Amino acid sequence: MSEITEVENPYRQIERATVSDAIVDQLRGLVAQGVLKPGDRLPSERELCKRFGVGRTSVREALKPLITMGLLEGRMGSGTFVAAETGQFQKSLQWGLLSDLQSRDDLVETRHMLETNAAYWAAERAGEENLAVIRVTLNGMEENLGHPTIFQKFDADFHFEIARAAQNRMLYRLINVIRGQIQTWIGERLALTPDRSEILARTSLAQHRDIFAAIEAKDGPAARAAMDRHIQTATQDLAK
Amino acid sequence: MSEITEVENPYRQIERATVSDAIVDQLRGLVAQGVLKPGDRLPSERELCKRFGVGRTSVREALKPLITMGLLEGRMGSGTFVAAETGQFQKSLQWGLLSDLQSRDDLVETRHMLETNAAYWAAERAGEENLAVIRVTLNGMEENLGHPTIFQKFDADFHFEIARAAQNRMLYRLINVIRGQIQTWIGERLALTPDRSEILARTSLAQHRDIFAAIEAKDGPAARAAMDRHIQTATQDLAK
DNA sequence: TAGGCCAGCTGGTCAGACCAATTTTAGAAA
DNA sequence: TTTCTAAAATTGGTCTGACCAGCTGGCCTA
Repeated sequence: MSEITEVENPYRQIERATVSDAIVDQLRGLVAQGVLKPGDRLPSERELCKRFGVGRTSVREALKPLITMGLLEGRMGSGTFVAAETGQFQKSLQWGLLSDLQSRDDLVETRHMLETNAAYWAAERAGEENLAVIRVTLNGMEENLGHPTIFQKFDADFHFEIARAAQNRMLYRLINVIRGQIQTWIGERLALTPDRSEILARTSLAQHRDIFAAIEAKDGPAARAAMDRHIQTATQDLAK
Repeated sequence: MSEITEVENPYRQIERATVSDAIVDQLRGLVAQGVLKPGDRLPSERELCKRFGVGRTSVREALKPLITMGLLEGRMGSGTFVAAETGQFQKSLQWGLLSDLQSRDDLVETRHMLETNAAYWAAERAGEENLAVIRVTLNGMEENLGHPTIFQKFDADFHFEIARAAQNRMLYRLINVIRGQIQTWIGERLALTPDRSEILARTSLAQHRDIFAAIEAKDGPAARAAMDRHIQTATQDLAK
């Protein structure tokens, strides 16, 4: 039966049949290579038609998916632009992970996994510059214990910076998208119980300090444990 | 400064400015609700034009992103179909996670995180039917120690079934897409060192048995540890 | 009955026109 | 000269109608 191993499919995938897909690949490549940078304006559709030597339909059908995916951004009357880097993956990940989300538990659980691991790796790899930025977010939280909206902003930044310090782009993107979703819930929650917010903020700040201390000490397991406690607390507050 | 908290944006997001986006939402909803099931054929583009009361351009610009995203599948001359469920998220996740992947380490590391957690949760939640399916994949591996391609198939299924048993759809999808990528590397690897494959397979099988034993015993930490060892071994084999 | 051929579907592409938002420009007013 | 405004040019969004290229199914021959 070892013939089966020989059946290494000799049939190569049919190459790009459609014009628009070819354009998609080309544009995607230009953005990936950095020829087109975030904020850059693409040539107008009519111009692209001439350059690619195709009809406007094909150009537009290539741009459309890239826009939907969040890689580009179309502004009527003004042009098509390369989206900011953070937004480039956000949308496609939202599509894949959140579009038909049925269970909040899945999301909370996944978040727990992502953030505890991020804390662990951040402790292992954070450089001085990472620590400095995280410190800033801690100060920001401390100075805004009474201002839920601002506090929450620094809170979010704290977690983002830890994710960045973990030096894993994939992990960073995943945390980005999932936290974006959770953020909206937090917003609703805060609006409901504004009186308790300062108490929650104090607890939260203390836990953030624990996490940071562990990261600063380059103690991965401790950082993971501290983040674990924090997420559990936060989840419970959110659920109540 | 507490006014800032009052600045709860009173501006609602502008409703769908573009026609095609509205159609995208509608079609996405129909698929999500199950009105359109995988494999179903959509009405022809001309027909959709009449039903939505819009031009064909708009219909096509709505279908295009959904096709690129993997939710639909266009077959020239035959029609547009709803894609198989597993493929629906695969593509959009690939876009978001793998499209500009620069470092294999990121992927290997993320995989490690996902699979160890999947093993843990599988141990906590796997039902009898989950265990039965996993058992089948173990037998499949045992019977095909000398047939790398088939062995690898059962190997992959083993991990997929554990991911399924973890009962977290988000985790399942992530493992799906990342493993899909890694699978290609494994394929290249096997082609290079066919002689050692049976030795590797025996080691692999033993480790899989450990993992399964822990899951069967509903011992989460043990399952995580066993998966940890397995992934580390597999990663090293792959790296050499 | 078996095989092949053709008409009529389908999606893919093109061209040209018009709309609506935006930017640019040119002219009028200060 | 400067400033403000209104028209013109530019850009993405939509519509129409036409044609091409695959696919399907049924009819028709051998």
